[in-house]
Amino acid sequence: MLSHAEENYLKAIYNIGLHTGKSVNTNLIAEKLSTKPSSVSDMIKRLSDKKLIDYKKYQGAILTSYGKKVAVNTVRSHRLWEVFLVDCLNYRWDEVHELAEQLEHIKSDSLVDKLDAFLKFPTHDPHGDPIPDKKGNVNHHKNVMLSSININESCIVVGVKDSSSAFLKLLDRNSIALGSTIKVISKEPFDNSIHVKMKGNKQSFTISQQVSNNLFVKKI
Amino acid sequence: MLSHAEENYLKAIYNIGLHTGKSVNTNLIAEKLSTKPSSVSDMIKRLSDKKLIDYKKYQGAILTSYGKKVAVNTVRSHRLWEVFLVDCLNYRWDEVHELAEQLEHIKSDSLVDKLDAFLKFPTHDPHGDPIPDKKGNVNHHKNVMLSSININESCIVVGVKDSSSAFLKLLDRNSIALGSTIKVISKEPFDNSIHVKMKGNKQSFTISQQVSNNLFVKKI
DNA sequence: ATAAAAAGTTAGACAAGTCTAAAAATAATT
DNA sequence: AATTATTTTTAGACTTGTCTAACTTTTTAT
Ligand SMILES: [Mn+2]
Ligand SMILES: [Mn+2]
Ligand SMILES: [Mn+2]
Ligand SMILES: [Mn+2]
Repeated sequence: MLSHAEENYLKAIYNIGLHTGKSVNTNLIAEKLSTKPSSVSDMIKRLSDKKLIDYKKYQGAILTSYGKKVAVNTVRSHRLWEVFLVDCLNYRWDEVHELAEQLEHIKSDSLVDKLDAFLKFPTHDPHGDPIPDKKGNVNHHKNVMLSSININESCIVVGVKDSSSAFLKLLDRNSIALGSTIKVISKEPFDNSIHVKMKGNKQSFTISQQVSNNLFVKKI
Repeated sequence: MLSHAEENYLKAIYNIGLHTGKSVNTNLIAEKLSTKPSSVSDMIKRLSDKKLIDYKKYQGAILTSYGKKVAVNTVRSHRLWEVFLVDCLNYRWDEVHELAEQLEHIKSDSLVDKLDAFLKFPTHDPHGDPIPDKKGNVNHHKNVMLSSININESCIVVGVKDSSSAFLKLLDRNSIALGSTIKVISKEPFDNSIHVKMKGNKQSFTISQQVSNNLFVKKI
């Protein structure tokens, strides 16, 4: 039975290594978990002893298939709880992350699957992130960001890269939600900001590069 | 912010001291928490330092009003989660205790109240135990046990004293549930077992003293 | 009242997880 | 290739919570 801390480390390694595929830096893990590199070194040794990661000194960490399984299950649990919190308990999408961070660690053979069934097997969490199925299969994002959409093209918002409360509240203020249709009107070369218009809305407005780089979209 | 362990100790002290009102023994706490008396001594000192209990060496522990508040909140959380697990996730009443034991410790200002509202403000958990309200008020059991019911009298099952899986499964096998109406047919002086008949059931059967001492009932 | 039993506490050890400060290895520059 | 700079690891300390073994206090029985 793994501890909260161990699961958090595995999840961090999973999330960092997801798109690179390479071994994961000590410093990156420390940053992601708001801890110190020395703590990460300690933990990495323990995880390696438990065959959850492959690790050679100074060479970073890679999840074993066992470690990956644990990480994906934790992600599944996290995202299902987020759905529960938003859909059932009426939390907003910017409030659920910290709570799910705790709930994901509840230990049970059956809880997550029962929750999944209760929620009618949702495919995505409130931030548009895909929910792994019981077997651990995940349909990852296609990684098309709003910043890559050409002028005069339209797209639908399908996810957020950054799930921080600050970012989500900014989206709320601009009425940008999952499913929103956005048309790119123009681009500003100086700061890479873009001018956009929401479907069903006369007024257009400006979005910074930091924002457009954190919105997953699907071309129409 | 209190730890899981601290909350568990406070809950144990609360539950033990509930009906006696007196200060609570070290050994009793240790037994309740499946730990050693020396560990309890250690923890009791910490809880006393934090003004959660009043404690003098060798004299046992009593909750302060602050400690009681924490304990009642934890009990509230525990019982609401049990309702959720049974009503929403379709767990049986003998499966939920260990899970609620974990869920009760999730830290949030709003979670328990939101859960309460989602569940439509239930008054009792799946074992018939009263759920404290937001302010900490509890309607305790009247403490009438099946063993105290006279011959030829009938009563309704309103709660179980022992929530162990073994006991609850025994009740299931005998079709005894919350709300069941039981008539006492006869009593056996030798072992204090009683002969009972369920309403709507021709056949009568025998119940041991251990069982009748663990069923809260309401006289009809 | 004294001795024995029970209950409760302390001392010392351990594991998990974290930290700071110092040392070692690797990577980047000149 | 040698020197910095960066990254990573170790050493040692600390906290929480637990344990065993030994000791002290309180209670019970003689
Ligand atoms: Mn977490
Ligand atoms: Mn999410
Ligand atoms: Mn608990
Ligand atoms: Mn219960």
